[in-house]
Amino acid sequence: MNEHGAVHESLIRPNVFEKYISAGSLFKSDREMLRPSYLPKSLPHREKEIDQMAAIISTGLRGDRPSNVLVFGKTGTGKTATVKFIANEASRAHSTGRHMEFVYVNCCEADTNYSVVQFIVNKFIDDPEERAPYNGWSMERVYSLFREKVDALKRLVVVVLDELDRLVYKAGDDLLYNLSRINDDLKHSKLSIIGIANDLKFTDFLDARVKSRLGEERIVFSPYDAAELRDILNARAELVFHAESLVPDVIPLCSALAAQEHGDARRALELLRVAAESAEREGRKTVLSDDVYRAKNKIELDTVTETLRTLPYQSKLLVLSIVMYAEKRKIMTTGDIYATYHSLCISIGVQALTQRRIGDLISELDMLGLVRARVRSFGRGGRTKEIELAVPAAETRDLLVEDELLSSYKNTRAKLQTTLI
DNA sequence: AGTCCACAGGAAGGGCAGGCGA
DNA sequence: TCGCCTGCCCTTCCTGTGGACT
Repeated sequence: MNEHGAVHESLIRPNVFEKYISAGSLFKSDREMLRPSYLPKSLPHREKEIDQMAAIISTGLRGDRPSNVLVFGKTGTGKTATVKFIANEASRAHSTGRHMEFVYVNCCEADTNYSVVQFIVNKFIDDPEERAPYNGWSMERVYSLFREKVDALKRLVVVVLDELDRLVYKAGDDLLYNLSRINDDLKHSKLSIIGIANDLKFTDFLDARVKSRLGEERIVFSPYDAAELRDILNARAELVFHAESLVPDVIPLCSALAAQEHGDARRALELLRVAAESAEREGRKTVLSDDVYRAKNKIELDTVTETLRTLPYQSKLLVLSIVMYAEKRKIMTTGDIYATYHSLCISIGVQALTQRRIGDLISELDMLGLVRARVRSFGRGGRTKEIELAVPAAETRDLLVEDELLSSYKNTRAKLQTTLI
């Protein structure tokens, strides 16, 4: 289209973004401040933990190696934010002339021993040609480069391993063993580890030597209560919203809903952000309590959608079987589900897995929160798992039927309805 | 106390894919 | 490129289990 054409069209048809731009915004500054990635200037109700960690890390500013630290706490209790806050503070504390290098690794993104070491070592290498590749090198070669580069820094290096429990469950404790004894090979640098974990019990999976070296200091973050969450939200809302943008109920409601889960500040901030974005889309300049309830439903549905989307094919079929059975009876057993699953597989021409394997998949669905399963004995009726769908049946079925892998199910559904028990 | 049911779940091993190193 | 190694997914086989029933 030529320039005149564009001008002409703009006169007769309003731009699709017009109503959103002209409505103004209930945000007074960047909404990114409501995301978990934003690090605030202060962390309310974490003064004690900050102080504990500062006391440990301050050893490094005096030129000694600080003890390794294990940080425990559930999601959204401020563990990562506190460690990053300490790292920032340490980089500002130049008075002693000592410098520390903090390297942060999320073990969900780098989830093998090799990828963690490769990620850390590449942080210290500017030349892309010199960097360790994603694969192809032996562990020994990448460790050797790691030792060389860390030693060349001639300073204290603090490696922060976030979601460490996941790495240990997936790849064992080899990485921790090697990192914890690396100081024996360093002449000019020192290395300390801060491990962040959700699960207190993951240290049971560690070798005794690793356990004692790594857990020299432990800090446990307790969940926030509703009043503490309210303070956190108030502090953040002051930065982000105009004074009149939130009705008085909104922050207490977000805090109460997040406190009901497990005192998750991340969830509280997400509720507030999604509620505000929903109000904004409707062209309102005030966020109401209803927006928070809608945000809660949306977040829950998004979580289920994402979990279902990433399931393997056979697990999707299994969830579909559970949904189908749940339409008839709310509580079911492994045997009930297996019969339904088996019929479904025959109908759509898929090789069915064995009942043994399906038992394991049901346990996995339980861990993902899609079903609730508990072992029960019915005397002569036998011992089995009693299973209940933990997500809305209709929405889950719709999400699964939209899946292209399960599209053939659409054609056979009517037939199945008549063949199932 | 012994029997029975319907599984749970551990152990061992097969098949396959992908990474590693010569 | 090719053989070896490792991890993952799955099956087969097996023993164990809790509680109603006899």
